[in-house]
Amino acid sequence: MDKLVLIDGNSIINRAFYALPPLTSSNGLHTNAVLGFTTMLLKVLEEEKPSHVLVAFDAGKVTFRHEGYSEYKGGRQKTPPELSEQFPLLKELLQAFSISQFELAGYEADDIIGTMAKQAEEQGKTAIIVSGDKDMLQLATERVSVWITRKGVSEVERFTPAGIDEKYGLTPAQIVDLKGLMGDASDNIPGVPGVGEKTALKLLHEFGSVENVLAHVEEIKGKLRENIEANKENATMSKELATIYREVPLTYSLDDVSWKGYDSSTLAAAFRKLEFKSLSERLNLGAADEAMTAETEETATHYEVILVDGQSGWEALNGALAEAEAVVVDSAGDNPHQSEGIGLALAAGGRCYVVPYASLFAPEASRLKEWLLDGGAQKISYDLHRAELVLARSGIELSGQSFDVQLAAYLLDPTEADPSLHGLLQRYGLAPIPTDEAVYGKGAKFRVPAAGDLAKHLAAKADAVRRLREPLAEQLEKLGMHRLYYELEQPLSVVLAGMEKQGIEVRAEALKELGTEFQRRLEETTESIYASAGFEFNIGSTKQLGEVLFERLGLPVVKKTKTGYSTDAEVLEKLEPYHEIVRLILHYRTLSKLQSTYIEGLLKEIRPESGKIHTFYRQTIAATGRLSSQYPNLQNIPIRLEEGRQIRKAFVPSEPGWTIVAADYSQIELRVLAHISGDEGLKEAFLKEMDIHTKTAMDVFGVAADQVDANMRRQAKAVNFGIVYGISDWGLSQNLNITRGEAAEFIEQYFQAFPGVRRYMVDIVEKARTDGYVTTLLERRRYLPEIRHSNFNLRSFAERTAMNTPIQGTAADIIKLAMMRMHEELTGRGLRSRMLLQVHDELVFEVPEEELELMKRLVPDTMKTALKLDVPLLAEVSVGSNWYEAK
DNA sequence: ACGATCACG
DNA sequence: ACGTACGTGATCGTA
Repeated sequence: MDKLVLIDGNSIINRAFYALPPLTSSNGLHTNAVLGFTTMLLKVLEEEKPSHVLVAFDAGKVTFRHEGYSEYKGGRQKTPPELSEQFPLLKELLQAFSISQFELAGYEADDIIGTMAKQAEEQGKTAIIVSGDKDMLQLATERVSVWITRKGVSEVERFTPAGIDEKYGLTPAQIVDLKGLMGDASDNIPGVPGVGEKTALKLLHEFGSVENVLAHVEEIKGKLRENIEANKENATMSKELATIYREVPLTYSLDDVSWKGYDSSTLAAAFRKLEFKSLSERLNLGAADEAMTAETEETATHYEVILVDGQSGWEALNGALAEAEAVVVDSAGDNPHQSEGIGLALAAGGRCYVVPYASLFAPEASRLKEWLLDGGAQKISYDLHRAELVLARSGIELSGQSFDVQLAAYLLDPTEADPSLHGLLQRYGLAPIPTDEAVYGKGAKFRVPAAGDLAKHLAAKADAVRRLREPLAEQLEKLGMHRLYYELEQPLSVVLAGMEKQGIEVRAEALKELGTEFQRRLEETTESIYASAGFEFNIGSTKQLGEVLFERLGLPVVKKTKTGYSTDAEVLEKLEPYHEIVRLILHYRTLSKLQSTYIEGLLKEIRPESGKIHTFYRQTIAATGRLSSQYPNLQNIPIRLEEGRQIRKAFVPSEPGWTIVAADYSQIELRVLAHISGDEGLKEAFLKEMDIHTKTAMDVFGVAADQVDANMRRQAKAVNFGIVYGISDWGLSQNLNITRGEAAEFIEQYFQAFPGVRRYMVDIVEKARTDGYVTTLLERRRYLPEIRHSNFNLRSFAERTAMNTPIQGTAADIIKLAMMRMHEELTGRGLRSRMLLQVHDELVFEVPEEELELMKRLVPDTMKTALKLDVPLLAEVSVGSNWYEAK
């Protein structure tokens, strides 16, 4: 759906000029109005994500309005030079935003906007008009809303026809009548003397229009009547002046104002010129700015593509290995444990050498393989982790991983929408390369192109990595993330690849047996459901299920989704008392989830040759710094319910006589919270190793330890969860099935008991608002642009994220440190034990008999001491012949 | 391709 | 008044 944003340029820049304190750049230019304008512009762009944007300006001095009324706008002071000098700056900046700007001799901005809005309306599009002038309200319709600035430009009031009715009791068309009666001092529209907004509204509520007021003037009493009678013509003329002309002969159309976003480097340059540092940071343009500076000095990128397909090619490549600047490996498919290699490219000394994957197995490739294996030869790439796995499956080892532009870019902004090389180049203002999709196609259309085209693309990618390395490395340095990258994330990626290559043995037989049982009960339950309903239907279809429950069986509708009835577990639990079928459906859901995701799903992932499952940990996905796991996800294997937990019995050691050792952090997030908030009560609770939920219950309910019953502890536990998630009374009330007021009461009690936590929550949100980002203990960073958003929902979400991310992210930092330490311990001590899995607060190992006693101490000790906090960390270890038993 | 649902921390 | 708990991935049905 197309959405236009139409901005009244003169109005907004004027507002901004008078609202903001004077501000000059180092060369003496005034910039406050441009800054205010830009703030407003970004607000509307971020909030509305328009497809079309236009800024309209008044043109010159004389408009058609002056023809009839020479005093029009006569009362206005001359534009001060401090403002006029900002118009060219603004226009230049709008160009940098790639936003269209129009003006037309003889017309004002609002006429252009009125005309455009009308066109938009006729074409079924929606529009938002932004102005400081309430006259604009006359343009509001169902499709056209109007934003009017309040308090300068920092806030806006959004008007729809309904909103105008609510506030003024008028239709949009009556706005001109309002102006006709009350006038507008700033435009020197006289109106009727003595009639302000209140009187004008009263008159219009009674008579409806200027004309009708004049026609019924004898019904009005006293001084007011005299004033109106004496100013009949003024009123009529004022109404005309206030009427926006909507038939401006525009020579451009809506298509001419379409907007596809701005180019980061262009905008970065414009901001730099204006010295808008905070805006640049807010949009995270710092890197683009730097990169661009570097790029212009370095001039354009030139390299020669060499497709290695013969003796001379290999010789050239071998000779260039010593000066390699980047190497990339492409493969087909998302799962690196299955995808086929496509080719390898090496950027070195102004050349890019491209080796089709099959050629890696030619005898001539031996020197290249030695180089790949050489830990002393630094590898700079994009997604080294994936490359290592792909190569490993072909028997080619990779060492010397030194810099990964994907991983670096993730640390610089973990929420970046497009982490592809193409996207990174764009973000850092470097010369673009084609997307993988453009070269390979996607989905069923995936094709490896002919050698020449493939070489070109791989070469471009290697060169792109070469160009990205320095700006990214510099930015890591600048943001204080040097150690996080080089000492933790980069080496961790190699450890992860090792764990994935190792894999974990999963007994297919055990899964199949369990699956047979699930299948039997699934069929049984299906029959019962059909019998209970009286007919058959697809239970897995939420659409059909909704119809059955809420239409045919007449159960009450608890909640709706945007596509129909909600039938999730929360809803079904509420419906259980009404009909026996509900319980059966819940049971069916549980079983079918287990069967399809965990029995059939996992069976498909067991490699027949080894009997193992090799997951793929993704290090650049989660915004908080956590890992994620794919193909399959081994971080969500059932545990909470006994029937699902059985699945874990299939996860076994891969060597006879070995044992599974699992260790998990106890309450790591609340311990992190105790540390970063510094709350004395919380710290003391952990120093004394109290049961934290019981302790919370004691403080929230104001009772002694022995008076805390199971229900109080359960509620306190939910409060603790809420605190970690970024508390809201609504969220807590949902979780505990209590009223919002009761939840608010719990939260208040909690904060009184743990005032340091309240201080943390307030401070971190404030800090996020000031800085635009939050950080973890290890300086991992997450930007929260929406924390300044005017939309309540988006802003609230950002605030909760500001509270949660330092907690969850620091916990992620800690277990990553522990993993590095464990890896060092295992290799350093020459142990045979292997680290296999990470599940956010848990590490799973397989351990030979003779190392069992050592590992039972070493793993929890290493985890506990991974990072020193003001409270102790606790890790609990357990042992078993499979993952189920190690609990 | 996307929403709904549900598995985990 | 606003209406969501934080972070993920896999599967299924439907558009």
